[in-house]
Order: sequence, then structure tokens, then C-alpha cells
Amino acid sequence: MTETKSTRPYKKVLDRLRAAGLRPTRQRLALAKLLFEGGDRHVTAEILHGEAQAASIRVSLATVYNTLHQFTAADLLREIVVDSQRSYFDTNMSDHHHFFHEKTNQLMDIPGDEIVVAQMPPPPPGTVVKRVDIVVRLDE
Amino acid sequence: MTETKSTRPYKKVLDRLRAAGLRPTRQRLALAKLLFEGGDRHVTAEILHGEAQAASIRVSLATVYNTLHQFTAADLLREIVVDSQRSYFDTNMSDHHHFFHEKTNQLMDIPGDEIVVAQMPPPPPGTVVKRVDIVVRLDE
DNA sequence: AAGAACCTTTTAACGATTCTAAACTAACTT
DNA sequence: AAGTTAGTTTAGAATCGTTAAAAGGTTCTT
Ligand SMILES: [Mn+2]
Ligand SMILES: [Mn+2]
Ligand SMILES: [Zn+2]
Ligand SMILES: [Zn+2]
Repeated sequence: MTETKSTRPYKKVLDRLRAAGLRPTRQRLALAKLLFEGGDRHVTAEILHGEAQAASIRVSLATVYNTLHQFTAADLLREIVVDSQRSYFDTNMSDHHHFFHEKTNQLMDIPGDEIVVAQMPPPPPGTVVKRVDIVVRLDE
Repeated sequence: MTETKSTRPYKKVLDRLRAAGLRPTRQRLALAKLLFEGGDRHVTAEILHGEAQAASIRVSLATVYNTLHQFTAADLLREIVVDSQRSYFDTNMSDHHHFFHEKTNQLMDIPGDEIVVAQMPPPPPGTVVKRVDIVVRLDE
């Protein structure tokens, strides 16, 4: 019923890259497809690289890193810090927070309206708040 | 007036290590002194190792890492995740959150009562909340 | 003082990430 | 269409923070 796949499926991501001022190279198109078609995702460079391999897309790990950072700079992704050893990239750009299951390394979204921060101190003089990140760490 | 330094200054940290069931070795005593005498601190392994060197305490970086993890396991420290490339350890064990200045890598405490989280979704079934970490990222 | 348990050190290894420099390719100009 | 240019990708090496292994040293209990 809800058939969204197509045999000429690059139109959407192509427009997205163009809008971001990024050249639509094979690698960027393929990675963008993996990232942006399939709902909200939280990936590491390794995970995305693995998915590319699995889909027979030849792309180096260095390019995956470059692309993730470029997409982040272009506000197509955001970088989430939950693990002091690995970077996660999030395709969900809406205002939201995260559950992080430390055993499985799974990140889950908490919609922005499900957490209410009623009070917050002002930032120190000479600084401005860039973002407020809430991570609910889970066990068991 | 408020002279807290002494010429026989190991009593306090000694008791602290004993209470935690950790053998009071030279290295642990020295690191505990650096960590716990001087107010609330946020250190990386490198920073603490550097301070030890500066104080002519001979201790290897591996021991600094071991000690930080042992102190954390003994609830003398907590590990803070703000940077996906480096671990910070916090001597402030009270309920609190953090400002993180991304330009300078400085961590500053936000007392627990200055942030009010009014609403929070329940953890997914089969999981339990271990901790809620709020990081206010600062710019400029 | 002796034995056992525990701890520290050095060195090597590790995984994640970044860098380098050459090869390639998309985009622009003619 | 061909040539030019700037931007991109790549393999491989390098770097960084951190951990592991092995060997020797320290502390605790008796
Ligand atoms: Mn990064
Ligand atoms: Mn750790
Ligand atoms: Zn998310
Ligand atoms: Zn703190």
C-alpha cells in the first residue's frame, strides 16, 4: 500500500544535497539515501560504513567520516555525545532528547515535548547557550 | 584564618581510601590528595597526570587511569560524558549537571536545584533509569 | 619474616578518528 | 565536446585516548 521505494530514487536526496550546497557525488547520494530514507536513525561511522558495504556501495571509511561531518555542518545531521569513545550521528533534527541503553549501546529518541525543563540557570557572562542535551541512561 | 593545610596531610584521604576498601598506596594517596583537596574538580587522566608530574609525584599514566576508574567504582568520583573523545572525572558527587564550554573544554557545575525537570517519560519496559545527565553546551 | 594478594610500571596494542598526498570526478568554461 | 578547475575520494599512515599483558614491587595478614 504505502509503496515509497522507486527505481529512480535519488531525486529527494539530490535536492537535499543541492539545497545544502553539497556536490551530489555518488558517495554522498548513497550515504544520504541510507541515512534519510528509513525514518529517524542514530548511526556511528562504522555502522554506516558497514551498511554501505552490505549494499555494495564502495565508499571508504574516511569518506563516511567526512560526509557525516559535512552533513552535520549543513544541518542535515546532529552529533550526539553519549559515549566518550564513539560519535553518534542523528538524522532527527527536531528538538528532542535521548534514552541511552548502556548495555546495548542503543539510542532512542525522547520527543522534545515529553521532557519539560521548567527552570535553568543563565549561561555565564560572555557565553551563549548552543544546545541543551539530556541523556537518560538506562540499565538492565 | 581558615588554614586547612597541614604538614601531616594524609589522614583525611587515608580514611577515605580505607572506607572505600582501597589499599592506600603512595600513588592513590597522592592522586586522592590532588583530587579531593581543593574543592570540586573536573579532570581528565592527562590533566591529573600532568598535575602529579608537576608535584614531583612519580606515577604512570596507566595508574592514573586505573585509579580514576577504581575511584569511580568506589563512588568517590563520577565519570562525565561531554566530549566524544575524552573522559572527564568529577569530584562533585552531589546531584548536579553541567555547563560545557566547547571552545575551552571547561566544565562548570550547575547545582541540582537550579535545573528543574518537570516532566520525563517512563523508561522503556525492562529498563531502569540509571542517571539523567543534562549538559548545557556553551558557545562564544 | 613469609606468603598471599594486590598494585604499579613499562611497553605494546587497540579502536576510533584524522591526515596526507595522489587519483578522480563533478561542474564550469570555452 | 574538450579542457580546466576546484572539490572529492581514496589507501594508507599517523595520531590520540585508552586498555592489556607481563613483570616486578608493595601492602596486608599471620
Ligand atoms: Mn567529530
Ligand atoms: Mn572509562
Ligand atoms: Zn535522536
Ligand atoms: Zn560536576
